[in-house]
Amino acid sequence: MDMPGKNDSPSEQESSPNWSAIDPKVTTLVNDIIARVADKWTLLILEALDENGVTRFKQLGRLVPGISQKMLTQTLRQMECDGLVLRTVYAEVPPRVEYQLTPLGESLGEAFCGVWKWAERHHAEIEAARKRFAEGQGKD
Amino acid sequence: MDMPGKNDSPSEQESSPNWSAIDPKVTTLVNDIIARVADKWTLLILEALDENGVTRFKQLGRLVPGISQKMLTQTLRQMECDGLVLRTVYAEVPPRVEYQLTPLGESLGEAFCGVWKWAERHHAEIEAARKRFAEGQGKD
DNA sequence: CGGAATCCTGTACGATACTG
DNA sequence: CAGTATCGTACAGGATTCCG
Repeated sequence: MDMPGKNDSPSEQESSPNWSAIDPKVTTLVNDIIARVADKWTLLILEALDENGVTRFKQLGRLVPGISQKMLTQTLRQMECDGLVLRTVYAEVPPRVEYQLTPLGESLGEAFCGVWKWAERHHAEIEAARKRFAEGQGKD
Repeated sequence: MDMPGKNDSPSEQESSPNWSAIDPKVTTLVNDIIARVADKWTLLILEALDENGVTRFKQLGRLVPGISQKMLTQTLRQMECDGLVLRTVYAEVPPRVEYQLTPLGESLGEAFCGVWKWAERHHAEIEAARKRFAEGQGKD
C-alpha cells in the first residue's frame, strides 16, 4: 500500500519532510479528512460541481438526486469551510447563490479519481465476492 | 477531475469500454462502493492490515485505537464479504483467527494512497481554510 | 430563491454480558 | 480467544415550516 507517513525509507522522492516523527497525529488527521471528505454527499456534490462548473443552489439539488435541502446546505457549508468550494452570493431581488470548485476542490477530485477508477475496475470482483460470501454463509 | 464514466472523449488510454451508455447506474454503484469503503474504520483496518500483514483479531483491535470489538467484527466481516480481507480460522483449543488483505484489498490500499497523499499535501490548506472560514463567519 | 429552525425517526455505535 | 446477542443512546439526516 505504501502509505506515506509510515514510510521508514529515508529516500523520499516526494516533497515531504522526514516522516520519522509525526506518525500518530498526522495519521489521525489525514484519516479524519478522508472520512469527512469521502461521505456520500460530498463526493456526489464534488462530481456534480466538477461536471457542471458554476452552479446555483437549486440546480445543484437537481443534479444530486435524492439529496435533501438540509444535507445540500450542510454539505456545501462544510465543503466551503474546508476550502473545497467557493460560494458567491449575488445581492439581487431574487436571491442567487452560485457554487463552484476551488482549485483545492478540483485537486481533490483528481486525487479521488484513482479510487474511482479502482472502484470501476473492481466492482465486478466485489459483487462476485459478495455473492460467494453469501453462498458460503448458507444464505437464504 | 476527469471522472471516468462521464468522459465523452472516445480516445481512452485506460482499459475501459465505451462509457457512453452506462453513466447512471455505474456511477451510483461506484459511489456506493466508495462510500462503503471509505468509512473511518475500514480505512484504519486496511492500513493496520497492510502494515502488519497477517494479524489476529485481538491484535488488530490493539492496532486500531479506539475501535470497539463490535465495530471490529462488523467491519472485518464486511471487508471479508467484499473480498478485501481473507479470514482464516484455526480449529484449535484456544481459537485463533487470522486476517490478511487479499490482492483486491491491497489494490484498494494503493488506490487510496493517492487520496492519502492529497490529504497529506493539503491538510495545511484545509486547516487554514477552516480558520479563515471561522473568522469570516464571526466566530467565537 | 436560498436558506435557517424545528421536529422526529432510523440507526450507527459503544458498553455489557454470554457462548463455544 | 473470538466472537454473537442485547440494550441504550447519541446523532445523522429527512420532512416540514418559516424568513430575508
